[in-house]
Amino acid sequence: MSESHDMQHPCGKCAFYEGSVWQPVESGSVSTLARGFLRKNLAAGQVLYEQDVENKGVFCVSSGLMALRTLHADGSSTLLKLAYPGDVIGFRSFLGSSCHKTEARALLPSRICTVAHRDAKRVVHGNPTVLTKMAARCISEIDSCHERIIAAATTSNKQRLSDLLHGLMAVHGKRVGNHMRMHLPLSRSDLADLIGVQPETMSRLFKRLQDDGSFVVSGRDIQTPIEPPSQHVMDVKATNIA
Amino acid sequence: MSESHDMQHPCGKCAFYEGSVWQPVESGSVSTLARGFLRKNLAAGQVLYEQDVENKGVFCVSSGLMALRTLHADGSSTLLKLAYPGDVIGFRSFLGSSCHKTEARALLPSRICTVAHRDAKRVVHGNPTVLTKMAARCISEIDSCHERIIAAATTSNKQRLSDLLHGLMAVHGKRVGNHMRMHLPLSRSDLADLIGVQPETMSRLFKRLQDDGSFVVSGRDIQTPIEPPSQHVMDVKATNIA
DNA sequence: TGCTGCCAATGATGATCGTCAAATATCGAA
DNA sequence: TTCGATATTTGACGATCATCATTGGCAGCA
Repeated sequence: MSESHDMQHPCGKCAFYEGSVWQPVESGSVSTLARGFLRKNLAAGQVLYEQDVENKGVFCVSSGLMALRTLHADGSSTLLKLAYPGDVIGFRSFLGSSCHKTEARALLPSRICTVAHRDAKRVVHGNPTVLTKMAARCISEIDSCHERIIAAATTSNKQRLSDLLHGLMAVHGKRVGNHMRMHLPLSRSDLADLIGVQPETMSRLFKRLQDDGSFVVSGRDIQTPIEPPSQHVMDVKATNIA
Repeated sequence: MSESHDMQHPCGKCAFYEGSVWQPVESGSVSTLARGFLRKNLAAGQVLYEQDVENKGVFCVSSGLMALRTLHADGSSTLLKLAYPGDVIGFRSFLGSSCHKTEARALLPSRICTVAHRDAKRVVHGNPTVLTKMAARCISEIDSCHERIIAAATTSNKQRLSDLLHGLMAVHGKRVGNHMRMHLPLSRSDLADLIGVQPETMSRLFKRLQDDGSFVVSGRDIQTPIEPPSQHVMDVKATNIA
Protein backbone atom coordinates (compact mmCIF):
# COMPACT_ATOMS: atom_id res chain seq x y z
CA MET A 1 0.00 0.00 0.00
CA SER A 2 0.99 3.59 -0.28
CA GLU A 3 0.51 4.44 3.38
CA SER A 4 4.13 5.36 3.78
CA HIS A 5 3.64 7.78 0.90
CA ASP A 6 0.57 9.25 2.51
CA MET A 7 2.48 10.04 5.65
CA GLN A 8 5.27 11.76 3.73
CA HIS A 9 3.04 13.40 1.15
CA PRO A 10 2.35 17.01 2.07
CA CYS A 11 -1.29 16.53 1.13
CA GLY A 12 -1.45 13.22 2.98
CA LYS A 13 -3.47 14.59 5.85
CA CYS A 14 -5.68 16.76 3.70
CA ALA A 15 -9.32 15.93 3.28
CA PHE A 16 -8.89 16.41 -0.47
CA TYR A 17 -5.94 14.05 -0.83
CA GLU A 18 -7.94 11.71 -3.04
CA GLY A 19 -8.59 14.36 -5.65
CA SER A 20 -5.31 16.20 -5.25
CA VAL A 21 -3.53 17.13 -8.45
CA TRP A 22 -0.30 16.13 -6.71
CA GLN A 23 -1.37 12.59 -6.24
CA PRO A 24 -0.21 10.04 -7.22
CA VAL A 25 3.42 10.93 -7.86
CA GLU A 26 6.45 8.69 -7.76
CA SER A 27 8.14 8.47 -4.40
CA GLY A 28 11.07 10.56 -5.54
CA SER A 29 8.80 13.47 -6.31
CA VAL A 30 7.25 13.43 -2.87
CA SER A 31 10.35 14.97 -1.37
CA THR A 32 10.44 17.61 -4.11
CA LEU A 33 6.84 18.38 -3.30
CA ALA A 34 7.55 18.56 0.40
CA ARG A 35 10.43 20.95 -0.22
CA GLY A 36 8.33 23.40 -2.18
CA PHE A 37 5.33 23.06 0.09
CA LEU A 38 3.99 25.86 2.23
CA ARG A 39 0.81 26.36 4.21
CA LYS A 40 -0.48 29.85 4.70
CA ASN A 41 -3.32 31.20 6.75
CA LEU A 42 -5.06 34.20 5.30
CA ALA A 43 -7.43 36.49 7.16
CA ALA A 44 -10.57 37.62 5.41
CA GLY A 45 -9.67 40.34 2.95
CA GLN A 46 -6.04 39.33 2.62
CA VAL A 47 -4.53 38.87 -0.82
CA LEU A 48 -2.93 35.60 -1.88
CA TYR A 49 -1.58 36.91 -5.12
CA GLU A 50 -2.07 40.08 -7.08
CA GLN A 51 -3.00 40.63 -10.66
CA ASP A 52 -0.25 41.14 -13.24
CA VAL A 53 2.50 39.63 -11.14
CA GLU A 54 4.38 36.53 -12.13
CA ASN A 55 3.13 33.18 -10.99
CA LYS A 56 4.94 31.93 -7.92
CA GLY A 57 3.37 28.55 -7.60
CA VAL A 58 0.28 26.41 -7.60
CA PHE A 59 -2.21 27.05 -4.83
CA CYS A 60 -4.82 24.80 -3.31
CA VAL A 61 -7.59 26.01 -1.05
CA SER A 62 -7.56 23.86 2.07
CA SER A 63 -10.25 25.75 3.94
CA GLY A 64 -12.13 29.01 3.69
CA LEU A 65 -13.18 30.81 0.53
CA MET A 66 -11.21 32.70 -2.07
CA ALA A 67 -12.38 35.20 -4.66
CA LEU A 68 -10.66 35.57 -8.02
CA ARG A 69 -11.20 39.01 -9.54
CA THR A 70 -9.90 40.92 -12.49
CA LEU A 71 -9.26 44.58 -11.82
CA HIS A 72 -10.00 46.93 -14.66
CA ALA A 73 -8.22 50.08 -15.63
CA ASP A 74 -11.13 52.26 -14.46
CA GLY A 75 -10.89 50.93 -10.93
CA SER A 76 -13.83 48.56 -11.18
CA SER A 77 -13.48 44.83 -11.00
CA THR A 78 -15.24 41.65 -12.02
CA LEU A 79 -15.55 38.63 -9.76
CA LEU A 80 -14.73 35.71 -11.99
CA LYS A 81 -14.70 32.76 -9.62
CA LEU A 82 -15.18 31.58 -6.10
CA ALA A 83 -12.64 28.98 -5.01
CA TYR A 84 -13.75 26.52 -2.35
CA PRO A 85 -11.75 23.98 -0.35
CA GLY A 86 -10.28 21.43 -2.73
CA ASP A 87 -10.08 23.92 -5.59
CA VAL A 88 -6.74 24.60 -7.20
CA ILE A 89 -6.05 28.17 -8.20
CA GLY A 90 -3.24 29.83 -10.05
CA PHE A 91 -2.86 26.89 -12.42
CA ARG A 92 -3.70 29.06 -15.41
CA SER A 93 -0.65 31.23 -14.98
CA PHE A 94 1.39 28.26 -13.81
CA LEU A 95 0.74 26.19 -16.93
CA GLY A 96 1.17 29.21 -19.12
CA SER A 97 4.18 30.45 -17.18
CA SER A 98 2.58 33.85 -17.38
CA CYS A 99 1.28 36.55 -15.12
CA HIS A 100 -1.80 36.17 -13.01
CA LYS A 101 -4.77 37.63 -14.82
CA THR A 102 -6.74 37.79 -11.61
CA GLU A 103 -6.25 38.81 -8.04
CA ALA A 104 -6.90 36.16 -5.40
CA ARG A 105 -8.35 37.48 -2.16
CA ALA A 106 -9.74 35.66 0.84
CA LEU A 107 -13.43 36.21 1.50
CA LEU A 108 -13.28 34.13 4.67
CA PRO A 109 -10.33 33.16 6.87
CA SER A 110 -8.63 30.64 4.65
CA ARG A 111 -5.84 28.12 4.66
CA ILE A 112 -3.89 27.85 1.43
CA CYS A 113 -1.36 25.20 0.47
CA THR A 114 1.28 26.32 -2.00
CA VAL A 115 3.73 24.40 -4.12
CA ALA A 116 6.47 26.75 -5.25
CA HIS A 117 6.72 27.31 -8.98
CA ARG A 118 10.13 25.72 -9.48
CA ASP A 119 9.30 22.57 -7.57
CA ALA A 120 5.87 22.33 -9.13
CA LYS A 121 7.46 22.43 -12.57
CA ARG A 122 9.82 19.69 -11.55
CA VAL A 123 7.11 17.43 -10.22
CA VAL A 124 4.92 17.99 -13.30
CA HIS A 125 7.84 17.21 -15.55
CA GLY A 126 8.47 13.88 -13.87
CA ASN A 127 4.84 12.87 -13.45
CA PRO A 128 2.55 12.99 -16.49
CA THR A 129 -0.37 12.08 -14.24
CA VAL A 130 -0.13 15.44 -12.54
CA LEU A 131 -0.49 17.20 -15.87
CA THR A 132 -3.50 15.04 -16.65
CA LYS A 133 -5.10 16.06 -13.38
CA MET A 134 -4.38 19.71 -14.00
CA ALA A 135 -5.89 19.40 -17.45
CA ALA A 136 -9.00 17.98 -15.79
CA ARG A 137 -9.15 21.08 -13.58
CA CYS A 138 -8.88 23.20 -16.72
CA ILE A 139 -11.74 21.32 -18.29
CA SER A 140 -13.99 21.84 -15.31
CA GLU A 141 -13.07 25.51 -15.30
CA ILE A 142 -14.06 25.71 -18.97
CA ASP A 143 -17.31 23.95 -18.15
CA SER A 144 -18.20 26.36 -15.40
CA CYS A 145 -17.40 29.31 -17.66
CA HIS A 146 -19.65 27.89 -20.34
CA GLU A 147 -22.41 27.35 -17.83
CA ARG A 148 -22.11 30.93 -16.76
CA ILE A 149 -22.25 32.18 -20.33
CA ILE A 150 -25.25 29.99 -21.08
CA ALA A 151 -27.00 31.08 -17.91
CA ALA A 152 -26.41 34.71 -18.78
CA ALA A 153 -27.91 34.20 -22.22
CA THR A 154 -30.77 32.02 -21.07
CA THR A 155 -32.15 33.10 -17.73
CA SER A 156 -33.14 36.41 -16.19
CA ASN A 157 -31.00 38.23 -13.70
CA LYS A 158 -33.56 37.61 -11.02
CA GLN A 159 -33.58 33.90 -11.70
CA ARG A 160 -29.80 33.76 -11.77
CA LEU A 161 -29.60 35.51 -8.42
CA SER A 162 -32.08 33.06 -7.01
CA ASP A 163 -30.00 30.16 -8.33
CA LEU A 164 -26.83 31.70 -6.99
CA LEU A 165 -28.29 32.19 -3.54
CA HIS A 166 -29.63 28.67 -3.43
CA GLY A 167 -26.20 27.42 -4.45
CA LEU A 168 -24.52 29.45 -1.75
CA MET A 169 -27.13 28.26 0.72
CA ALA A 170 -26.31 24.66 -0.09
CA VAL A 171 -22.70 25.28 0.88
CA HIS A 172 -22.87 27.89 3.61
CA GLY A 173 -26.36 27.37 5.00
CA LYS A 174 -27.52 25.60 8.11
CA ARG A 175 -30.92 24.15 8.70
CA VAL A 176 -33.02 26.00 11.29
CA GLY A 177 -36.47 24.52 11.67
CA ASN A 178 -37.88 24.18 8.18
CA HIS A 179 -35.69 26.99 6.87
CA MET A 180 -32.13 27.33 5.68
CA ARG A 181 -30.08 30.16 7.02
CA MET A 182 -26.70 31.54 6.08
CA HIS A 183 -24.46 34.51 6.48
CA LEU A 184 -23.50 35.67 3.00
CA PRO A 185 -19.74 35.54 2.43
CA LEU A 186 -20.11 38.11 -0.34
CA SER A 187 -20.84 41.80 -0.50
CA ARG A 188 -23.66 43.12 -2.64
CA SER A 189 -21.09 44.41 -5.09
CA ASP A 190 -19.54 40.99 -5.46
CA LEU A 191 -22.93 39.42 -6.01
CA ALA A 192 -23.64 42.09 -8.59
CA ASP A 193 -20.39 41.16 -10.32
CA LEU A 194 -21.31 37.49 -10.40
CA ILE A 195 -24.72 38.21 -11.92
CA GLY A 196 -23.42 40.94 -14.15
CA VAL A 197 -25.46 43.92 -12.96
CA GLN A 198 -24.86 47.15 -11.06
CA PRO A 199 -25.03 47.19 -7.25
CA GLU A 200 -28.23 49.24 -7.30
CA THR A 201 -29.89 46.65 -9.48
CA MET A 202 -28.67 43.94 -7.15
CA SER A 203 -30.36 45.72 -4.28
CA ARG A 204 -33.62 45.78 -6.23
CA LEU A 205 -33.30 42.15 -7.22
CA PHE A 206 -33.06 41.31 -3.53
CA LYS A 207 -36.18 43.26 -2.85
CA ARG A 208 -38.05 41.45 -5.60
CA LEU A 209 -36.97 38.05 -4.34
CA GLN A 210 -38.09 39.06 -0.89
CA ASP A 211 -41.46 40.26 -2.19
CA ASP A 212 -41.90 36.86 -3.81
CA GLY A 213 -41.33 35.21 -0.47
CA SER A 214 -38.38 33.29 -1.88
CA PHE A 215 -35.99 34.73 0.66
CA VAL A 216 -35.94 36.70 3.87
CA VAL A 217 -33.04 39.09 3.83
CA SER A 218 -31.47 41.13 6.59
CA GLY A 219 -28.13 42.53 5.64
CA ARG A 220 -25.93 39.55 4.93
CA ASP A 221 -28.18 37.15 6.80
CA ILE A 222 -30.45 35.26 4.48
CA GLN A 223 -33.13 32.72 5.08
CA THR A 224 -35.12 30.61 2.69
CA PRO A 225 -37.78 27.96 3.19
CA ILE A 226 -36.72 24.41 2.47
CA GLU A 227 -38.55 23.34 -0.62
CA PRO A 228 -39.16 19.76 -1.63
CA PRO A 229 -37.21 19.08 -4.81
CA SER A 230 -40.42 18.16 -6.62
CA GLN A 231 -41.69 21.69 -6.24
CA HIS A 232 -38.55 23.27 -7.62
CA VAL A 233 -39.73 23.44 -11.19
CA MET A 234 -42.97 25.07 -10.10
CA ASP A 235 -41.10 27.65 -8.08
CA VAL A 236 -38.89 28.50 -10.99
CA LYS A 237 -41.92 29.07 -13.15
CA ALA A 238 -43.58 31.13 -10.46
CA THR A 239 -40.61 33.44 -10.07
CA ASN A 240 -40.34 33.76 -13.83
CA ILE A 241 -43.90 34.81 -14.27
CA ALA A 242 -44.07 37.12 -11.30
CA MET B 1 16.77 18.03 -38.81
CA SER B 2 13.30 16.66 -38.63
CA GLU B 3 12.46 17.06 -42.30
CA SER B 4 11.90 13.36 -42.71
CA HIS B 5 9.36 13.63 -39.88
CA ASP B 6 7.61 16.51 -41.53
CA MET B 7 7.03 14.49 -44.63
CA GLN B 8 5.58 11.58 -42.71
CA HIS B 9 3.68 13.64 -40.20
CA PRO B 10 0.02 13.98 -41.18
CA CYS B 11 0.14 17.67 -40.23
CA GLY B 12 3.44 18.13 -42.05
CA LYS B 13 1.92 19.96 -44.98
CA CYS B 14 -0.49 21.98 -42.88
CA ALA B 15 0.00 25.69 -42.49
CA PHE B 16 -0.49 25.26 -38.75
CA TYR B 17 2.12 22.56 -38.32
CA GLU B 18 4.26 24.79 -36.13
CA GLY B 19 1.54 25.20 -33.54
CA SER B 20 0.01 21.75 -33.92
CA VAL B 21 -0.77 19.93 -30.72
CA TRP B 22 0.55 16.79 -32.40
CA GLN B 23 3.99 18.20 -32.84
CA PRO B 24 6.61 17.31 -31.81
CA VAL B 25 6.07 13.61 -31.15
CA GLU B 26 8.59 10.81 -31.19
CA SER B 27 9.03 9.11 -34.54
CA GLY B 28 7.20 5.99 -33.39
CA SER B 29 4.08 8.01 -32.68
CA VAL B 30 3.99 9.52 -36.14
CA SER B 31 2.78 6.26 -37.62
CA THR B 32 0.13 5.95 -34.89
CA LEU B 33 -0.99 9.46 -35.75
CA ALA B 34 -1.05 8.68 -39.45
CA ARG B 35 -3.15 5.59 -38.81
CA GLY B 36 -5.83 7.49 -36.90
CA PHE B 37 -5.74 10.45 -39.21
CA LEU B 38 -8.64 11.50 -41.39
CA ARG B 39 -9.42 14.59 -43.43
CA LYS B 40 -13.02 15.53 -43.97
CA ASN B 41 -14.60 18.22 -46.08
CA LEU B 42 -17.78 19.68 -44.68
CA ALA B 43 -20.28 21.77 -46.58
CA ALA B 44 -21.73 24.83 -44.88
CA GLY B 45 -24.37 23.70 -42.44
CA GLN B 46 -23.02 20.19 -42.05
CA VAL B 47 -22.45 18.78 -38.58
CA LEU B 48 -19.04 17.52 -37.49
CA TYR B 49 -20.25 16.06 -34.23
CA GLU B 50 -23.47 16.26 -32.30
CA GLN B 51 -24.15 17.19 -28.75
CA ASP B 52 -24.44 14.44 -26.12
CA VAL B 53 -22.64 11.82 -28.18
CA GLU B 54 -19.39 10.26 -27.10
CA ASN B 55 -16.14 11.80 -28.24
CA LYS B 56 -14.70 10.09 -31.28
CA GLY B 57 -11.47 11.98 -31.59
CA VAL B 58 -9.65 15.26 -31.61
CA PHE B 59 -10.50 17.63 -34.42
CA CYS B 60 -8.49 20.42 -35.95
CA VAL B 61 -9.93 23.04 -38.26
CA SER B 62 -7.75 23.18 -41.36
CA SER B 63 -9.88 25.65 -43.30
CA GLY B 64 -13.30 27.21 -43.11
CA LEU B 65 -15.24 28.11 -39.98
CA MET B 66 -16.95 26.01 -37.37
CA ALA B 67 -19.59 26.97 -34.81
CA LEU B 68 -19.81 25.28 -31.43
CA ARG B 69 -23.31 25.50 -29.95
CA THR B 70 -25.12 24.06 -27.02
CA LEU B 71 -28.68 23.05 -27.71
CA HIS B 72 -31.15 23.62 -24.91
CA ALA B 73 -34.12 21.56 -23.92
CA ASP B 74 -36.55 24.20 -25.18
CA GLY B 75 -35.14 24.03 -28.70
CA SER B 76 -33.09 27.19 -28.47
CA SER B 77 -29.34 27.20 -28.61
CA THR B 78 -26.36 29.28 -27.60
CA LEU B 79 -23.37 29.85 -29.83
CA LEU B 80 -20.40 29.34 -27.55
CA LYS B 81 -17.43 29.57 -29.85
CA LEU B 82 -16.25 30.12 -33.38
CA ALA B 83 -13.41 27.83 -34.41
CA TYR B 84 -11.05 29.13 -37.07
CA PRO B 85 -8.29 27.36 -39.00
CA GLY B 86 -5.65 26.18 -36.57
CA ASP B 87 -8.13 25.78 -33.72
CA VAL B 88 -8.50 22.41 -32.07
CA ILE B 89 -12.02 21.38 -31.10
CA GLY B 90 -13.42 18.45 -29.24
CA PHE B 91 -10.47 18.37 -26.84
CA ARG B 92 -12.75 19.05 -23.90
CA SER B 93 -14.62 15.80 -24.28
CA PHE B 94 -11.46 14.04 -25.39
CA LEU B 95 -9.48 14.90 -22.30
CA GLY B 96 -12.46 14.23 -20.08
CA SER B 97 -13.41 11.09 -22.01
CA SER B 98 -16.95 12.35 -21.87
CA CYS B 99 -19.72 13.36 -24.19
CA HIS B 100 -19.61 16.45 -26.33
CA LYS B 101 -21.37 19.29 -24.58
CA THR B 102 -21.69 21.19 -27.81
CA GLU B 103 -22.63 20.56 -31.39
CA ALA B 104 -20.01 21.44 -34.03
CA ARG B 105 -21.43 22.71 -37.28
CA ALA B 106 -19.72 24.24 -40.30
CA LEU B 107 -20.63 27.84 -41.03
CA LEU B 108 -18.52 27.85 -44.16
CA PRO B 109 -17.23 24.99 -46.30
CA SER B 110 -14.56 23.56 -44.04
CA ARG B 111 -11.81 21.03 -43.98
CA ILE B 112 -11.39 19.16 -40.71
CA CYS B 113 -8.52 16.92 -39.68
CA THR B 114 -9.41 14.21 -37.21
CA VAL B 115 -7.28 12.00 -35.03
CA ALA B 116 -9.36 9.04 -33.89
CA HIS B 117 -9.94 8.77 -30.16
CA ARG B 118 -8.03 5.55 -29.60
CA ASP B 119 -4.96 6.65 -31.49
CA ALA B 120 -5.06 10.11 -29.97
CA LYS B 121 -5.05 8.56 -26.51
CA ARG B 122 -2.07 6.45 -27.48
CA VAL B 123 -0.09 9.37 -28.82
CA VAL B 124 -0.88 11.50 -25.79
CA HIS B 125 0.16 8.71 -23.49
CA GLY B 126 3.56 8.37 -25.11
CA ASN B 127 4.21 12.09 -25.59
CA PRO B 128 3.83 14.36 -22.57
CA THR B 129 4.49 17.33 -24.84
CA VAL B 130 1.20 16.75 -26.58
CA LEU B 131 -0.63 16.98 -23.28
CA THR B 132 1.22 20.19 -22.51
CA LYS B 133 0.11 21.65 -25.80
CA MET B 134 -3.47 20.59 -25.21
CA ALA B 135 -3.34 22.17 -21.78
CA ALA B 136 -2.21 25.36 -23.46
CA ARG B 137 -5.28 25.20 -25.70
CA CYS B 138 -7.41 24.76 -22.57
CA ILE B 139 -5.82 27.81 -21.03
CA SER B 140 -6.52 29.95 -24.04
CA GLU B 141 -10.10 28.70 -24.08
CA ILE B 142 -10.42 29.71 -20.43
CA ASP B 143 -8.95 33.08 -21.27
CA SER B 144 -11.40 33.72 -24.07
CA CYS B 145 -14.30 32.67 -21.84
CA HIS B 146 -13.14 35.07 -19.17
CA GLU B 147 -12.82 37.84 -21.72
CA ARG B 148 -16.34 37.20 -22.83
CA ILE B 149 -17.66 37.27 -19.27
CA ILE B 150 -15.75 40.46 -18.54
CA ALA B 151 -16.94 42.07 -21.75
CA ALA B 152 -20.52 41.17 -20.92
CA ALA B 153 -20.19 42.76 -17.49
CA THR B 154 -18.26 45.79 -18.66
CA THR B 155 -19.43 47.02 -22.03
CA SER B 156 -22.81 47.70 -23.61
CA ASN B 157 -24.40 45.36 -26.09
CA LYS B 158 -24.01 47.91 -28.81
CA GLN B 159 -20.31 48.30 -28.11
CA ARG B 160 -19.83 44.54 -27.97
CA LEU B 161 -21.53 44.12 -31.33
CA SER B 162 -19.29 46.82 -32.76
CA ASP B 163 -16.24 45.03 -31.37
CA LEU B 164 -17.46 41.70 -32.68
CA LEU B 165 -18.07 43.07 -36.17
CA HIS B 166 -14.66 44.70 -36.26
CA GLY B 167 -13.11 41.43 -35.18
CA LEU B 168 -14.97 39.53 -37.87
CA MET B 169 -14.02 42.20 -40.36
CA ALA B 170 -10.35 41.73 -39.52
CA VAL B 171 -10.64 38.07 -40.44
CA HIS B 172 -13.24 37.95 -43.19
CA GLY B 173 -13.04 41.44 -44.63
CA LYS B 174 -11.33 42.70 -47.73
CA ARG B 175 -10.21 46.20 -48.38
CA VAL B 176 -12.21 48.08 -51.01
CA GLY B 177 -11.05 51.64 -51.45
CA ASN B 178 -10.88 53.15 -48.01
CA HIS B 179 -13.49 50.73 -46.66
CA MET B 180 -13.51 47.19 -45.41
CA ARG B 181 -16.15 44.85 -46.73
CA MET B 182 -17.22 41.37 -45.75
CA HIS B 183 -19.97 38.88 -46.14
CA LEU B 184 -21.06 37.86 -42.65
CA PRO B 185 -20.58 34.15 -42.02
CA LEU B 186 -23.20 34.31 -39.26
CA SER B 187 -26.94 34.71 -39.16
CA ARG B 188 -28.52 37.45 -37.06
CA SER B 189 -29.58 34.81 -34.57
CA ASP B 190 -26.03 33.58 -34.16
CA LEU B 191 -24.77 37.09 -33.67
CA ALA B 192 -27.51 37.62 -31.10
CA ASP B 193 -26.30 34.47 -29.31
CA LEU B 194 -22.75 35.74 -29.23
CA ILE B 195 -23.79 39.08 -27.77
CA GLY B 196 -26.42 37.58 -25.52
CA VAL B 197 -29.56 39.31 -26.79
CA GLN B 198 -32.67 38.36 -28.72
CA PRO B 199 -32.70 38.49 -32.54
CA GLU B 200 -35.03 41.49 -32.56
CA THR B 201 -32.63 43.41 -30.38
CA MET B 202 -29.79 42.41 -32.68
CA SER B 203 -31.69 43.90 -35.58
CA ARG B 204 -32.09 47.15 -33.67
CA LEU B 205 -28.46 47.20 -32.65
CA PHE B 206 -27.56 46.99 -36.32
CA LYS B 207 -29.78 49.90 -37.06
CA ARG B 208 -28.18 51.98 -34.33
CA LEU B 209 -24.68 51.19 -35.56
CA GLN B 210 -25.77 52.16 -39.02
CA ASP B 211 -27.29 55.42 -37.79
CA ASP B 212 -23.96 56.19 -36.15
CA GLY B 213 -22.23 55.73 -39.45
CA SER B 214 -20.06 52.99 -37.99
CA PHE B 215 -21.26 50.43 -40.50
CA VAL B 216 -23.20 50.16 -43.71
CA VAL B 217 -25.32 47.04 -43.64
CA SER B 218 -27.18 45.26 -46.39
CA GLY B 219 -28.27 41.80 -45.41
CA ARG B 220 -25.12 39.90 -44.63
CA ASP B 221 -22.93 42.32 -46.53
CA ILE B 222 -21.25 44.78 -44.22
CA GLN B 223 -18.96 47.68 -44.86
CA THR B 224 -17.07 49.90 -42.47
CA PRO B 225 -14.68 52.77 -43.03
CA ILE B 226 -11.06 52.08 -42.25
CA GLU B 227 -10.23 54.08 -39.20
CA PRO B 228 -6.75 55.14 -38.21
CA PRO B 229 -5.88 53.33 -34.98
CA SER B 230 -5.34 56.66 -33.25
CA GLN B 231 -9.03 57.48 -33.63
CA HIS B 232 -10.22 54.23 -32.18
CA VAL B 233 -10.55 55.48 -28.63
CA MET B 234 -12.54 58.47 -29.81
CA ASP B 235 -14.87 56.28 -31.79
CA VAL B 236 -15.49 54.07 -28.83
CA LYS B 237 -16.41 57.07 -26.73
CA ALA B 238 -18.61 58.44 -29.47
CA THR B 239 -20.59 55.23 -29.81
CA ASN B 240 -20.92 55.00 -26.06
CA ILE B 241 -22.35 58.45 -25.68
CA ALA B 242 -24.60 58.37 -28.71
C1' DT C 1 -47.43 32.77 -61.19
C1' DG C 2 -48.58 31.74 -56.74
C1' DC C 3 -47.44 29.33 -52.65
C1' DT C 4 -44.69 28.07 -48.69
C1' DG C 5 -41.10 28.57 -45.45
C1' DC C 6 -37.43 31.08 -43.48
C1' DC C 7 -35.00 35.13 -42.13
C1' DA C 8 -34.94 39.90 -41.06
C1' DA C 9 -37.00 44.26 -39.82
C1' DT C 10 -40.52 47.06 -37.53
C1' DG C 11 -44.06 48.66 -34.34
C1' DA C 12 -46.04 48.73 -29.76
C1' DT C 13 -45.81 47.91 -24.98
C1' DG C 14 -44.39 46.62 -20.49
C1' DA C 15 -40.41 45.12 -17.82
C1' DT C 16 -35.87 45.70 -16.54
C1' DC C 17 -31.66 48.08 -16.16
C1' DG C 18 -28.07 51.93 -15.71
C1' DT C 19 -27.19 56.25 -13.94
C1' DC C 20 -27.11 60.13 -10.93
C1' DA C 21 -28.23 61.85 -6.58
C1' DA C 22 -29.55 61.51 -1.95
C1' DA C 23 -30.69 59.10 2.20
C1' DT C 24 -29.73 55.38 5.34
C1' DA C 25 -27.28 51.56 7.37
C1' DT C 26 -23.25 49.27 8.79
C1' DC C 27 -18.78 48.49 10.60
C1' DG C 28 -14.37 49.45 12.47
C1' DA C 29 -11.37 52.64 14.75
C1' DA C 30 -10.71 56.20 17.94
C1' DT D 1 -19.87 55.33 22.70
C1' DT D 2 -19.01 58.33 18.90
C1' DC D 3 -17.28 59.38 14.59
C1' DG D 4 -16.22 58.67 9.89
C1' DA D 5 -15.62 55.87 5.94
C1' DT D 6 -17.82 52.55 3.39
C1' DA D 7 -21.70 49.80 2.00
C1' DT D 8 -26.38 49.59 0.94
C1' DT D 9 -30.81 51.29 -0.15
C1' DT D 10 -34.08 54.27 -2.37
C1' DG D 11 -36.01 57.59 -5.69
C1' DA D 12 -36.34 59.43 -10.26
C1' DC D 13 -35.65 59.18 -15.01
C1' DG D 14 -34.16 57.89 -19.39
C1' DA D 15 -32.24 54.05 -22.05
C1' DT D 16 -32.35 49.53 -23.31
C1' DC D 17 -34.36 45.17 -23.68
C1' DA D 18 -37.86 41.12 -24.23
C1' DT D 19 -41.94 39.89 -26.09
C1' DC D 20 -45.72 39.48 -29.21
C1' DA D 21 -47.54 40.53 -33.52
C1' DT D 22 -46.94 42.06 -38.08
C1' DT D 23 -44.69 43.08 -42.36
C1' DG D 24 -41.38 42.65 -46.09
C1' DG D 25 -37.90 40.20 -48.70
C1' DC D 26 -36.22 36.17 -50.80
C1' DA D 27 -35.27 31.40 -52.21
C1' DG D 28 -37.22 27.07 -53.54
C1' DC D 29 -40.90 24.62 -55.64
C1' DA D 30 -45.31 23.12 -57.60
